[in-house]
Amino acid sequence: MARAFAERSEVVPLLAEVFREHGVEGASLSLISKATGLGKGSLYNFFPGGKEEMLSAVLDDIDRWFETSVFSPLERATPPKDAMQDMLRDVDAYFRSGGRICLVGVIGLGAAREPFAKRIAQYFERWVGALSACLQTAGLSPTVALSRAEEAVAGIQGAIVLSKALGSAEVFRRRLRQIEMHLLETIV
Amino acid sequence: MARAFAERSEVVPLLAEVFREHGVEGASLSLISKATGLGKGSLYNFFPGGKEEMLSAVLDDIDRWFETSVFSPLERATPPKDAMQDMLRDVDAYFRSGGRICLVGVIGLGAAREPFAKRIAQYFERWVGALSACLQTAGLSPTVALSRAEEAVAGIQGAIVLSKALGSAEVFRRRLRQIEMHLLETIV
DNA sequence: CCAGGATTGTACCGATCGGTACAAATGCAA
DNA sequence: TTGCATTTGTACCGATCGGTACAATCCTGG
Repeated sequence: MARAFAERSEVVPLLAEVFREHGVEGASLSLISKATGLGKGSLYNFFPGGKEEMLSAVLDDIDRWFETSVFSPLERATPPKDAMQDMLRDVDAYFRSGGRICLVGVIGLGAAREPFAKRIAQYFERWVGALSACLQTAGLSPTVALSRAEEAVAGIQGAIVLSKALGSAEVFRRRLRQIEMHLLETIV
Repeated sequence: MARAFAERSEVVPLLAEVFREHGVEGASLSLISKATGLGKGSLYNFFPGGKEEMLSAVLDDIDRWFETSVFSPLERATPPKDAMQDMLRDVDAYFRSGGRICLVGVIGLGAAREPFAKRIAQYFERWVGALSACLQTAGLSPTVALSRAEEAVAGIQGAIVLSKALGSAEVFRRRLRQIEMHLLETIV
């Protein structure tokens, strides 16, 4: 069996960046080809399903990262305060203080949502659920915990929109600090 | 002079809906033509600058609506509590409880941002500024007022993202109620 | 070293993109 | 009614879209 010059898995992050920078519709195959250094032949060899399969692979990759780096630690909640602070630190790094957009969020806003609607919903449900579980571990009631978790996740998404629109990383960090305060103010 | 069958101004809201539903890149001229009932000839007669001028006209329309219905009443602030509650009611109606996206926000997230970056920034600066002024009228310090205003506007944008992704208008309304509480809790 | 399958670049496909040209249709002033 | 500028539908433009075909190339098992 022949060996691939580039593993499929090491192409996916490059794809993700193209989708982020040019949008799902705007990421043409020629752009993708240029960004990855792979010809159409290779791309369709790795992803026979074309652009949709590429995007699907990117979403898989994102899911995996959030699962291990964000959701799972939140549920472990050891201790809740540290888990939530770690989450916000990782989120700040991941979204480059607002310089990087949330691909899942923008796909959810767009018209190309339908094939991925279920997974997009699950991503946010998972995030809200994990954070809510962490808050419950910290002693909050299920109702209050859910509300706080929703508030925080929506706040992060809004911080991305606002900081991107204003071109200000400072806005993003300021919002994240606020969210941290709100999350921590009633626990421990 | 000949009269137009449709005034340019009455086409703009239809354009806005096409851009919202299909995205800026996805709104092809054929879709626009179908949605407005106007042929290419008429469209380029109304908007000689093509798609970019259409989008610019849509942004003008949005600006005008927010200026008169949201920003200006907030600055009037009579009284602050009512002004903010009115804003949230109008915002809920305008965004159809999350069923409608914020075109300015999504353009700001996308790659087609550049020609409109300045106006997008101004839109959010104006919103945050007006709300901040209202909060100051209510007695908050400039620093706190600005922080609260940013929090609320980001919260609204995040509520759109989250509710759209989850397909839940209830999430949007719940978030809006929370934002209302936060805005009002320390005044009067 | 060689056979044979995996991988690759490239040419090409029909469709559609945004935009232009222009002649027919239209509506108003005189 | 007639003259004329405006408005409109339609045909067409080159470019690019996502995707396919396929021959050349590469790599590895034997």
